[in-house]
Amino acid sequence: MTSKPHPLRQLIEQFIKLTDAEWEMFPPHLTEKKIKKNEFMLREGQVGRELGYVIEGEMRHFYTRNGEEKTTYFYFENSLVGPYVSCINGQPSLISFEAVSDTRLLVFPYAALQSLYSQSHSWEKFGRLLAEYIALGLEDRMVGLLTLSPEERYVQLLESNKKKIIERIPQHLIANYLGITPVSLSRIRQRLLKK
Amino acid sequence: MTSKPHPLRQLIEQFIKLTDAEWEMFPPHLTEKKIKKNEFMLREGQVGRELGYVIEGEMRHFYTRNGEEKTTYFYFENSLVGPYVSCINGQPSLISFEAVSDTRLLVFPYAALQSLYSQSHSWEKFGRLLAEYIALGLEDRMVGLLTLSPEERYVQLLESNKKKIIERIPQHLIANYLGITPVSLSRIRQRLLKK
DNA sequence: TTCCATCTTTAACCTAGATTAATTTAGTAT
DNA sequence: ATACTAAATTAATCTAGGTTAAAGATGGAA
Repeated sequence: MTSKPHPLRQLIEQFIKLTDAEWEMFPPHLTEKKIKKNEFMLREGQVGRELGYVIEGEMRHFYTRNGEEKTTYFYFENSLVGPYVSCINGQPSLISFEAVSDTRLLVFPYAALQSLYSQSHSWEKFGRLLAEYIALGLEDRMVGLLTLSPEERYVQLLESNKKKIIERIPQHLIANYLGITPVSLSRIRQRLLKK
Repeated sequence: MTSKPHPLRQLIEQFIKLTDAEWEMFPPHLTEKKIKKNEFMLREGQVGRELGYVIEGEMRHFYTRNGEEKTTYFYFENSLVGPYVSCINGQPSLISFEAVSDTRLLVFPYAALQSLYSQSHSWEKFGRLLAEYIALGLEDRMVGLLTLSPEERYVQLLESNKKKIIERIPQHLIANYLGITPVSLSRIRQRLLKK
């Protein structure tokens, strides 16, 4: 009777199968960390050194532009979160990572991941597939911004498999995510009700 | 006296150094292909099988949304072009790839690249770095769409290192790229002149 | 319960960009 | 040159979303 695999391992194995030996390279680098509501994993301007796996909670990341926050992503349990871009390019992050509610993470240094990449072709392949996955997601998001009106983006969000966002994120942050103001989103909802 | 390295090898080696043996795995898969102005490398709905390297010319890619084209990228000499997303996920491409003017390419099957990935850790690493590079570019573009007004996006384009787009791409396609109509771009230019 | 802060809605007004259509300019082919 | 097509500008009108401000709703904390 084998014990249940680590949930993070399960997540990684959605990309690539690992031998036990390969997996075992990873856990020594993991540390549990709690972030309270409205606290930050990383603030804009800091260089990203570590990434995290969400055990439970909600997080978001946002840009600041002349004082205004622009949320571009939400994270829920069982997903990877963190200043991926800053880790890759070594530049100060343009993005802040904040807990929307109390959140528990497993964090690991990006350097540890890089070391796995170089030690093992399998891990390197995981790195490629992860980057490709992220690119597909970004592409999708970009196309939405370019080809849909705010109202259409909201409708698409309602109809998508991203129900968690609708259910668990406050409306003004959803508005932010859609690239509009809370006032505007409220009006859009009003308009849609009348149909 | 060594001969000058292949320009495509130079491009790849901006990501990762290859031994001669590793590089030599690649050229057998390369074929030169000419695409005339307004002809397609791939049309929406087809599954992507091959990628290309632009020797000379200009290309663009665009989405179609209720009959309207939305250009999201331009390609010039010495860059990689093609239905990367479709190659990765095996789904019919949502994107069409068209030559803006007569273009010469070196094309190669995506399967050949995948085979290199699995044969060599170095090539796999190249795959990761390429995907990461693409993700960084998409992130950048997405942030621009989310945080800047059309006018600000145009100004940013003027001031960016993407001069080639301004110099070599017709204005109505630039408008498309900025997510606005040609009429609107013309007005924006007018407005900017008066400052 | 009451109080306070946050979130959401509503209303009035403003503006950048969309739309439609007409005009001018530039490019290309014959 | 001429004629034809595509590209760019200009003008008039319309509208979705922004802005500002005020009023309701919601939810905790004491």
